[in-house]
Amino acid sequence: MTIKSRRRGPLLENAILDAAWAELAVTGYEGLRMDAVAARAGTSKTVLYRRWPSRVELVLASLRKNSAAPAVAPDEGNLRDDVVAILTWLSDRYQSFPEIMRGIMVELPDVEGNITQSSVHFMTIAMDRAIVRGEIGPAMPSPRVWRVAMDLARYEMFVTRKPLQAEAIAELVDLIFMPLVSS
Amino acid sequence: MTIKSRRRGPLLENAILDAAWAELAVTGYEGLRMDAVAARAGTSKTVLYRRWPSRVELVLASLRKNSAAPAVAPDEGNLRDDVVAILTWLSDRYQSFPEIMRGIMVELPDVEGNITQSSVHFMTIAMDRAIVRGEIGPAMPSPRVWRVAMDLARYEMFVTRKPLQAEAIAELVDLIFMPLVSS
DNA sequence: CTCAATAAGGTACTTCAGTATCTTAAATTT
DNA sequence: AAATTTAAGATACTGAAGTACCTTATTGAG
Repeated sequence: MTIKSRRRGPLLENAILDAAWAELAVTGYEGLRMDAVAARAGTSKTVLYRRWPSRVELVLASLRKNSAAPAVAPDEGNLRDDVVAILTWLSDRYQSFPEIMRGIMVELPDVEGNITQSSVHFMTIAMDRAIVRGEIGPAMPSPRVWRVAMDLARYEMFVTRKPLQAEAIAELVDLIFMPLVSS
Repeated sequence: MTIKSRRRGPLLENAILDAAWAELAVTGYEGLRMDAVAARAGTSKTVLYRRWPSRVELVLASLRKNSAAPAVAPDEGNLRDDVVAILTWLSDRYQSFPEIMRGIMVELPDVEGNITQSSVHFMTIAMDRAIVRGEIGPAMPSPRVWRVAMDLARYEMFVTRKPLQAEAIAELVDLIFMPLVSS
């Protein structure tokens, strides 16, 4: 009783991405097996590798499909709380898929282009707003300065393999980020 | 003409660590094959795994044997230059074995215990000296603050997969570290 | 010196990412 | 509607980490 129908194109692609997502929920990133994804999607590994060159790329595609970044930057009315909100979002996102994010950071050549985009975008918006409000001086500080909280947050999550606690976020913002941008 | 002699204990162990070091020089971390190390050491994989539970542990042991941290903390006479020296050392060390350090960061559960020790040690010495000199206030700042330059340096090397340029080090120190500890 | 305990060396195995190759269904072209 | 092109699906393979298990050289205790 072989079913002879063959899905193609986006239909098949979506089925695979959903299968990967379901597998991720069960096994996490480390435990994800390409064979298992193929089996769940009712296809074979060959088909996966025709679309994505590696496991991490497939996982990333699945993540993109299933967990989009929020459309708008947080707007709490002041820079400090905007940055807390950005880091909290970052950490929550990481909380949901800590292994996935770690795997992507590790295996993808271009972390900057694949992982940091949204938070960089949100940070620049928050900084612009703060400048307009007059909260900080009129000149945009060096990227190293305005990225500092994000980068430290990501480093800490990477090393500890855990999401950030609220106190950690508060310390990053109040002991490091705010003093630097306010000076 | 089989040689029947069997090395044991430290003699064998050193031979393996040296073989691993030689392989690393040829292949880098990613390319290092356990079989190749075993072959070069004139033994077999089983013996390696009896001593080290994984490739990364063997590599780390080899790194420890072959590339010790400097015995004394840099002492440039002022905090700024001490921190530049520490970061420069960190980056040079990374320059020699970028892949190795990355592999260790990725695969070892305890980065803090295995990678950051020396630089943490040097940083606390530099901070203590600065306090004694009166360069900064008498209270030791939060670890998050005095670790900031090191952590950012390591994050940047991890993401870019390259050692830090001198300007990057200067920026980390002059735009971030010094303003925070001097305030 | 003999014998038991330890650990070295060898071989074969398992697992999984990624590749190669072939067959055939489905879409496309004429 | 037949021919051609595209890509899905199946199966088998390669390469490497790590494991299992067995044989035997070396150590060292009596």
